[in-house]
Amino acid sequence: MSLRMALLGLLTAKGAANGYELTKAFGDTLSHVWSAQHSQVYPELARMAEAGLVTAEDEGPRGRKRYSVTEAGGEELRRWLTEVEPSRTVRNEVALRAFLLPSLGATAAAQLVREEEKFYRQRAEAIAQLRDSLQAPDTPGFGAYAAELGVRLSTAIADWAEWAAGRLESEAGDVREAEPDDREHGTHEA
Amino acid sequence: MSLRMALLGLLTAKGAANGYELTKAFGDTLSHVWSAQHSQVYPELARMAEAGLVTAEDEGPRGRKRYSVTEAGGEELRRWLTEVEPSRTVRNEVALRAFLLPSLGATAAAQLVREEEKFYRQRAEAIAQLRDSLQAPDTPGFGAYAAELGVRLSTAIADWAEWAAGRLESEAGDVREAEPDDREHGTHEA
DNA sequence: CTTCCACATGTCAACATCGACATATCCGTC
DNA sequence: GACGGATATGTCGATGTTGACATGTGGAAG
Repeated sequence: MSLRMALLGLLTAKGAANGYELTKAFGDTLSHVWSAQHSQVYPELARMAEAGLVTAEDEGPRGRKRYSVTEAGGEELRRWLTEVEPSRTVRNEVALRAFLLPSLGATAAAQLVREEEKFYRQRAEAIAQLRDSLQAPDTPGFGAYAAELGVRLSTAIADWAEWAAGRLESEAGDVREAEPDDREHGTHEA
Repeated sequence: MSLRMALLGLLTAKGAANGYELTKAFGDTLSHVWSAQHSQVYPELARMAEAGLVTAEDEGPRGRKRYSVTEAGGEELRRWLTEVEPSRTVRNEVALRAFLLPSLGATAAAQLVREEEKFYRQRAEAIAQLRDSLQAPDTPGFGAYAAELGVRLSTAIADWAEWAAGRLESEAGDVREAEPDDREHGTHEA
């Protein structure tokens, strides 16, 4: 249902759009919230039209179809938000990799989380910029709350990575001090 | 591949386990990292055994199978961590609902995020407790880094929800003060 | 000694998602 | 006017995930 709701939300925010524009939104503004390919978007829009949640208006010139939310679609969206219990199942590859870190030596693990830190520091900045650009008086708040959440989540991951890297690096150092033999040749240091 | 790697990690941490125990881990300790049902775990373990990443040791008494990681399995896990680019595709229902918030009136939206705040405040506390219990000197760090990340992420969501609720509540107040007529009975237009 | 629950493993149909394949048009550049 | 890139829509097979169905055992409580 989530993809369907994302599409209803996008169409509500934009007023009307075609599948191509909606797919681009999943690559741009919505990329830190939900992702979908065009191969998922087009069939879903067709199903939604059949269910009466959106209206399809063929117009071209390029065989283009313009979709708009119907009243039933708006109601469905509000019903989902207020009445359907959110799915809390977590499937987070960053967290999974965090769990698996001890499989690696401290040095290699530290290097990995340093890269994570860099990535999420950049992502936080990018979303912050998006959030600030959303202050423009167009769609009333659409995306602003999600962007704020995105900034906070990305920053939290970056901070965690910084903390973890520090811990792992000092662990690597301790090992080297405590056991000054030559068996650390296998994994190079950061 | 993520499920496979999660299983390899769990088996590395535990030394050896059967499918039932591994499934339970996805419901308990790993639930804030990755989730999976037994209907996914059993076939995957069979495929992993066939691929030589784990060894299956039938022993019963209840037709029970004990799995252990092979050397090839350990190598595969380290290879995945260090050489395979992490998938950064985000599919976050909390964030999606955040994006959709403006579809609702400020009052209803504020109520929703207050519930989110409560939920994630509790989750943060639960994971913090798990993290502290992991300080025991058993498995060397397995789970501790992931738990720390879980605490930070849950806290970040709760903080965001508190901030959003405050904003939405003041917005609801402003509307009532600024427009003392009765047209806020329905759902106002987006 | 029966009944119930936790243990334990599996299959299957339905749905979600991905990446590749397929097609065609509009438009600006060379 | 040929060519390429962005626009635009679709299908399809493979894989990931869920929830329901199916089956049987060991042990503890009554």
